[in-house]
Amino acid sequence: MWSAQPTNNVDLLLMGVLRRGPAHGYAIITALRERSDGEFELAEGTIYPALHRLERSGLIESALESVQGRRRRTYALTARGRKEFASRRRAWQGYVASMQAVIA
Amino acid sequence: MWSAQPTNNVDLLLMGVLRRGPAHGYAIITALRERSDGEFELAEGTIYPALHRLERSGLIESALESVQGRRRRTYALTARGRKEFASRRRAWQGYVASMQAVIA
DNA sequence: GTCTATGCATCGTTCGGCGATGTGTCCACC
DNA sequence: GGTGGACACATCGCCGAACGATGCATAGAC
Repeated sequence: MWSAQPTNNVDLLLMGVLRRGPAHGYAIITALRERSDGEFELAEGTIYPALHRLERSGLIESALESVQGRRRRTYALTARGRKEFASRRRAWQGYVASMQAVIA
Repeated sequence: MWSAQPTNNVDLLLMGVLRRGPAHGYAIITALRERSDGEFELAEGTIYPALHRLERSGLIESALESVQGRRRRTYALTARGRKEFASRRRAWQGYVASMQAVIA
């Protein structure tokens, strides 16, 4: 049952990228842009806080590494995150279906 | 191009109902519930402000009437609203497609 | 006389998105 | 040696949406 919006599309997108393998923030932004054919252009002020949020809730975990002198924090889905992603994706599909039923 | 969310799903839903004919607030809530097979349960605190918003921006217009001693404000899509609905629905479909591309 | 459905409105909290801004590295080019 | 742009992360602060709570009013049922 929905009240207006499914819980957090941004989280779903981030998990959608990480499900294909670990990635760091900046790379996620790029991946999002590319996979969506240029449609998604998420601001840094959007995704970094979102990543922190997801990590706090245990759906992803991170490791700090250093590549060519540059710091980066690489994120990966946890087991719980993987399950949660599957569940939220199902929810999203349901949401889309309900949406279609109203606006189609 | 998206930044996280399409502009206002709630508006799209409301217009989606009104496109089938004028309706008043309470009836819209009911229609939403029924058309979505019980999935949408929008709070009054969500839809009344949203209707006011839509009216302020000229996408819908309202008339006060009295039915069996009860006041009700009936809303209808304006011509601009109809165009806007079509346009936002297209945008929504695009958004869904991009979403799928990332999470599918 | 109370409860439920119908009907509308608004206030206040909460939370997410995101623009702006700051910090730092590496590399190319002039 | 300076500048500019890609890479990389973090945080602050504003704005606006969602919505629970609340208040008000009528009609009809029990």
